[in-house]
Amino acid sequence: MRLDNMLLAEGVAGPEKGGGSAAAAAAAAVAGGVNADSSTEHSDYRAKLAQIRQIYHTELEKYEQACNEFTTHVMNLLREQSRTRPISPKEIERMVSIIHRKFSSIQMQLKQSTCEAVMILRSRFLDARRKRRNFSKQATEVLNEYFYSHLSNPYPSEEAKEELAKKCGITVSQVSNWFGNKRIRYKKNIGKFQEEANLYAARTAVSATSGVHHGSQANSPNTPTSTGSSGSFSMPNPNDMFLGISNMNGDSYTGSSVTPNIQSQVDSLRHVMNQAGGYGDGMAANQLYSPPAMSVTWCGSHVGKKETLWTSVSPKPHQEKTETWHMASTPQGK
DNA sequence: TTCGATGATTTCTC
DNA sequence: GAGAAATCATCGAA
Repeated sequence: MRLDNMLLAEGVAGPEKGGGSAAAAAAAAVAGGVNADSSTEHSDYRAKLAQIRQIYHTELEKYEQACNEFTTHVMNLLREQSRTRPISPKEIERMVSIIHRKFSSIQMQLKQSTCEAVMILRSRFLDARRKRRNFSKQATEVLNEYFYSHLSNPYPSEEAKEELAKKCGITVSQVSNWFGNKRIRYKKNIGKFQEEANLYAARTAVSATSGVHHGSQANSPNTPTSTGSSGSFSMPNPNDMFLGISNMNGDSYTGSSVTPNIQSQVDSLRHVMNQAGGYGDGMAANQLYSPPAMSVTWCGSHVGKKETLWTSVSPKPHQEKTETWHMASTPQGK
């Protein structure tokens, strides 16, 4: 019964022969995709499903025919036997029911293998992992730009995710996936990402020092704690930039007063300066910018160590970014 | 064909 | 429910 229901739901069994369009529509709904090539894939899926359906019906007909033929044959035999010995109608009925039972069990096997075939087909065509497509270069640029400009807290808010999704032409969950993967992979192999980080850091630093609202700002949605409508790299006040740079010396920085915008700039500039070989004679590269409130150790110093970046203090990191999110050099917790 | 990169899923923790 | 970590499965360059 369950097999019947399943085959019916998949569009294999039922009155609509050679169709399976309902199943394909369901498949489309399951996939939830908006890809341009999804229709091609679904037509492929439909074709395969129709093939399975056709085979199923052909086999079913064959079994029914064989069942009828065999029943007739047995009945004839019994009739012949009735000449030599008395055969009650009950006995004939019993024989027929035995034959039908046998054939129905064969049919059951057919249904089962058809279900399996449909399942395999579904997983082959509908498993998102199998349909993976790399994001466009531009989308990756946008995401990377956001990531590296928010390196101290790469946790975009829902709004930021939506904005990024819109810009990249992907879904919010894809943005979440991307950031999840990026955080893990960055943390695992900072050295490998160094060059990429430098690239984006330099780019954002240049756009920040130019002091105008363009370029990366346009591509960087606000951080959750950003104030105002400006982007991550906007500088409403040129003094902000000065604040950011002067704080690099570690003189007058107060963690609580830094805004996310400045934080982004600091991230970028710190990176560039680090790359340039340090910021003072007595300072190691990784000590470039380590105000107490930030407890930052820069990427290079993490290479090869089991340390946790973006140590979580609060369950909702982006909500209290300036207070609770550090690139801390605490031992790996998990 | 191989292999690193990468998007998606699963499992677990908080 | 969000995120970390592990893993899977595919892509794409060499």
